Amino acid sequence: MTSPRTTGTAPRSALTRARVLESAVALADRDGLGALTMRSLARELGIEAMSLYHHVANKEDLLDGVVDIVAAEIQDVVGRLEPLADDAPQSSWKPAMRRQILTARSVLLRHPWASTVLETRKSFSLHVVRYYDSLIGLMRRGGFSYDLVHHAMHALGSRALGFSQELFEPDGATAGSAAGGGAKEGADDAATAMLMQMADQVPHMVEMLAAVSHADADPTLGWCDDQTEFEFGLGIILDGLDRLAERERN
Amino acid sequence: MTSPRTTGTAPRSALTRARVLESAVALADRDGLGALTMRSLARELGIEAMSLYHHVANKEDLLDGVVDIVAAEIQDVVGRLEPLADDAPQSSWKPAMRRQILTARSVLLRHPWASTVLETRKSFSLHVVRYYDSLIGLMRRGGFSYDLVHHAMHALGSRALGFSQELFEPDGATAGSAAGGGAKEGADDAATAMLMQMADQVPHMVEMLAAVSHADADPTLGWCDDQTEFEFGLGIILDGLDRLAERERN
DNA sequence: ACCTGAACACCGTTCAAGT
DNA sequence: ACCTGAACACCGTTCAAGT
Repeated sequence: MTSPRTTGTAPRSALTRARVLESAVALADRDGLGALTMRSLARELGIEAMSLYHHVANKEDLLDGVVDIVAAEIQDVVGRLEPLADDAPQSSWKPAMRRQILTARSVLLRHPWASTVLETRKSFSLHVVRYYDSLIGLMRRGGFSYDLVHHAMHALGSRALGFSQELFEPDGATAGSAAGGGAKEGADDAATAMLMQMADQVPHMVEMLAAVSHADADPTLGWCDDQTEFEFGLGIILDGLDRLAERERN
Repeated sequence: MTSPRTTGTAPRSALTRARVLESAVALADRDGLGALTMRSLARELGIEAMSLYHHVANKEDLLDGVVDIVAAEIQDVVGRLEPLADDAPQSSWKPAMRRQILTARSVLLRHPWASTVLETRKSFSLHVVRYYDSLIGLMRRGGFSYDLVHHAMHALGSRALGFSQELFEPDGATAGSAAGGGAKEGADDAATAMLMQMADQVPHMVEMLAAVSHADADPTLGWCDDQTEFEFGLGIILDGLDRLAERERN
């Protein structure tokens, strides 16, 4: 729409929707999702809060746009992966899919707030759908029926995008709450202590905790390696789907 | 702490933490999570908003208490299931776990807002942990090492409690937003139409949509049976875990 | 000990007014 | 067309005051 008008010098850094959204991503990256308000975003851009409404309809629209940017980043990185060879065997759907999902995950790890926003969207981003489409394509290459593909997408759920909700927050993803600040440190220790205190009520849990936090001196809740656990869960689902696809073929 | 004081008639319906929390659950059930504010809850109880702070520390504490109530309900229902017989074979861990998780799910379906609140807790409910403990116990009965149990809990993630985040909201879980009201109806149709419009960009997606929404006349996005999909995904994970446990035994 | 009312520091957003 | 300032209707929460 920007017709070649006779502008002298371009109005230095005119506010655009793209600039607003990029700034919002940067702000969330830096200060966390809680810090992303219309007012703070405006301050970041050196304008008044109300000016934002000329580029986004409202905050929901802002968040829609912000996930779209992250999804575009995912698509970009995934697009750089070398595609499956034309003569690749059907079985290669699995490593290809694993690689693609872990690549998407690597992007989301750079935007820790994004998964929360993704979960709460009710409209969907074009880039997200295109990413899904590529996953579907991979499974088709693997010989999946569309019915199985459909089930598979549901079974993967958020894992398709590279995240899974943790049972207990590892603490630290949420930065920025400058207010209290004292409630966080030692939260893990407190949690462990709490579990120990009610050892009789959750005996298996306590035993598991002791068994898994191997010989290390500190039996904290920090023994979970997120990446390892994610890949474990993903592996189980991909293996299960592979078996079902094989059954379909015969 | 309520010592047997010489009270004439008990101060009719004194406000207690329990009554506050129960009222909060009822309010969220009726009007949705967005409607649960300190002010609206107070109005519901016929008191002033500030009076709530004598029974809960703040809103976070209120939400902690509210999930605890739901978790207690889960534990209650699960506790009524008949336990595994002493001589049950190791393999029976799987149907037992499936039954327990689906039972938990049935409770969460009665409190559609609860999963959102559960996800955002950073402290954990005693009742949730006790529920997890029983799952761990079942897997131990199945011969799992604690290491495998630990991986399993991560692999299940929120599925252990009976929910999984949907890729696209089925619309309708979020009641109460009395404001606009016009954005919802036809959202599915709009979504489908949007997908159709960009059919060239997401060809597999569109084909899947056409293939899965069988001969039925309306190719809407409403073809997903949440319960079926949940059980499918759960089945894949349980099967995968079973196989790994078997491998451990040999 | 429990409850209250006014007030504070935030939100997202509407609206009439500026250029 | 784009940006602004004041204002509105909400939040959660603090505080001093009531009984």
